[in-house]
Amino acid sequence: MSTLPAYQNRLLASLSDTDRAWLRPHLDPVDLPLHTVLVEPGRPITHATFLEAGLGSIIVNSEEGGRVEIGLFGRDGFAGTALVLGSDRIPQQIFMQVGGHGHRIGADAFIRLTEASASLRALLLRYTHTFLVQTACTAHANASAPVQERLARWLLMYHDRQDGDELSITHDFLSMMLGVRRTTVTLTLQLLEGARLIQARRGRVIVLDREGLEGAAGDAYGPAEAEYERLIAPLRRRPDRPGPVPPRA
Amino acid sequence: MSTLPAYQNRLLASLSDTDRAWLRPHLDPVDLPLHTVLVEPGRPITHATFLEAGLGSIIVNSEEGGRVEIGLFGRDGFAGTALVLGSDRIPQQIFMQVGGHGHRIGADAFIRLTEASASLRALLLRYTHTFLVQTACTAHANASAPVQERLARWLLMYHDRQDGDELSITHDFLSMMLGVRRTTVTLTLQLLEGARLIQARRGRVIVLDREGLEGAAGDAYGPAEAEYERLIAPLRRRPDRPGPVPPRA
DNA sequence: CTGCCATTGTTCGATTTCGCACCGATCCTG
DNA sequence: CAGGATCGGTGCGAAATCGAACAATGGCAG
Repeated sequence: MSTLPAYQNRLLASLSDTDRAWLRPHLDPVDLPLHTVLVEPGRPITHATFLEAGLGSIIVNSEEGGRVEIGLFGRDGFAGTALVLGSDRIPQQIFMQVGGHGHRIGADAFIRLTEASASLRALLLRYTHTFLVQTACTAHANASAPVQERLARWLLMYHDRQDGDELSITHDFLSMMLGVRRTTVTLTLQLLEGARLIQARRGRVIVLDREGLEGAAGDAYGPAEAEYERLIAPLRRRPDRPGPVPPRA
Repeated sequence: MSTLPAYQNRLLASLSDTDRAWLRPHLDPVDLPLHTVLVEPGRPITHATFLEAGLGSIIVNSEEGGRVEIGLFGRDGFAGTALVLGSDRIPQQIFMQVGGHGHRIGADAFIRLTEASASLRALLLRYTHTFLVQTACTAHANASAPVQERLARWLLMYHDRQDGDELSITHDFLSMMLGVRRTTVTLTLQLLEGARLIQARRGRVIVLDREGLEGAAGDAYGPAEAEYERLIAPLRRRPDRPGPVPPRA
C-alpha cells in the first residue's frame, strides 16, 4: 500500500484511479462533530460531503416541530446528491446524527467535475438511485410496517454503516427519527431485547443477533441494500475478519 | 401553431427545439389503458414512457400482499427515471392507475440520447430530483400525518395532474394506495365531504374546495410541488381560463 | 462526594386505526 | 331487464399508538 490511506468512503474508494486523482486536490478533510448541519433546508448547498466515519440523516422539519427522518447515510454515500441532479437546494435538512469526519468539496467545483467526468457522474448517479430506493423503502415502512419492524430496520441501517455492534443512540432520538413517541420506543426496544436480538444500555444499543433483526425488520429492509451492493460495492465490512468483540459462540 | 400538436407532457414541452427534434423520431405513441404495467419490479426496464394523459403509480408490492404507493406522476413526468440514474431496473412496480396515453422510447436508445445531450439529461435529472422530493414527502406523510391529511394530499396530487375537478377512484383503490383499510377511507372521505372540500360519488371524487384541501393536507403537500415549479415548469394548468364547471360563487 | 440533569421505565386513559362481518346501492353486461 | 359483480356504508370488539404525568436510574460536573 502507498502512504496515502485508502478512502473509507465507498464511493471515493470505487472511483477509477483517474477520477480519484482528479478529485483528490479538491477534497478538504473536514471534522464533523455530532449535530453538524451539512445542508440547510431551502438554502443553497455549499459543499458535497463524503463521509469517512459517522452518520448523516436527511430529515424533514415539519412546522409543528415534528422531525422525521427520511434517509440516512454513512461512509457508503455523501451529502449533496441534489447537486448532481441539477438542484442547488433541497427542502430537507441533513445533519450529523453520529459524529465523524469526511472530505468535502465546494459545490461549484463539484458540479464542474461531475459535468466533466462521465464515469464520476455515473457512479454518483447510481448512488443517488440507491438512495431513492432507500427513501422509497422508508415510505413503504412508514405506511405499513408496525413500529417494531421500523425500529429493527433502522437499527440495521445504522449497523450497516458502523464498525462494531454498539450503536450510540437514545430512545428520545429514535422516537424523533421514527416519528413515534419515546415510550413506544422504550417498549419496542424491550421487546427486541426480550427476543435476544439486541441489548439496551443507557445511550446505546448492542446488536446481538443481526440475522434475527433482519427477520424482525420485515421486507422494507433489504431492497435498498441489495441495490447498493448490485450497483456500487459491498455495503458492510466483510465479516471475514471478526470485529474487536467476537460473539461468544 | 404548426400542425404538430404541442406535447401535453411537461417535460417534452420544456425541451429545447433541438432536443425535441432529436428525440421525436424515437418516440412511439402508445396507448396506456388502466392497469397497464410500465415497469415490472426487478426486471429490466424496457422503455421510458412519457405520459400525455392518465396517471402512473410507483408502488411497492410487499410479500404479504400489501401494496403501497410511494409516488405518482402524470403528464408532469415519465416512467424510467432509473435509466437516467444508471440502473436498468427498480424494485418497485409502475402501473397505470388512470388510463391514458403517451410516448415511449426504447431503453437503449433512451440511454444513448441522455448520455449524448447534456441539456436533455439535465432536464430529466431535475425531474428525478423533484420525484425524489415527492417520495421524501410521502415518507414524511406516512410517518406522521393522520389518514385525513394523507388522503387530502393524495387527492391534491391527483388533481394537479388531471383536467377538471372529477377524479375517478374507488375507496378500495385509495385504501391500497394509502395502506389503510377501506372503511377508514370511507369514513375519512365523509369527513372531508362534511367539510365541503369534496363531493363523493360512486367511483369518483369531485374537488369542491382546492384551497381547503390544501389546508387539510398539512405540510407534506407543497414542497415537492414547489420544487417542480421551481425547476421544471408550472405543474397545474393555469387557472386563468376556468374549467368546464366554474364554481358557483 | 454530591447534586444536577439527561435518560430510561412505568402507568393511565383517550384516540386512531384495524379486522372482520354484513348489507344495501349502483353499475355493467348480456 | 335481470343477474352478477363492484362499490359504498355501518357496526362491532381488538389492537396499536398516543399524550401526559411521574418515578427511578445513571453519569457527569463541580
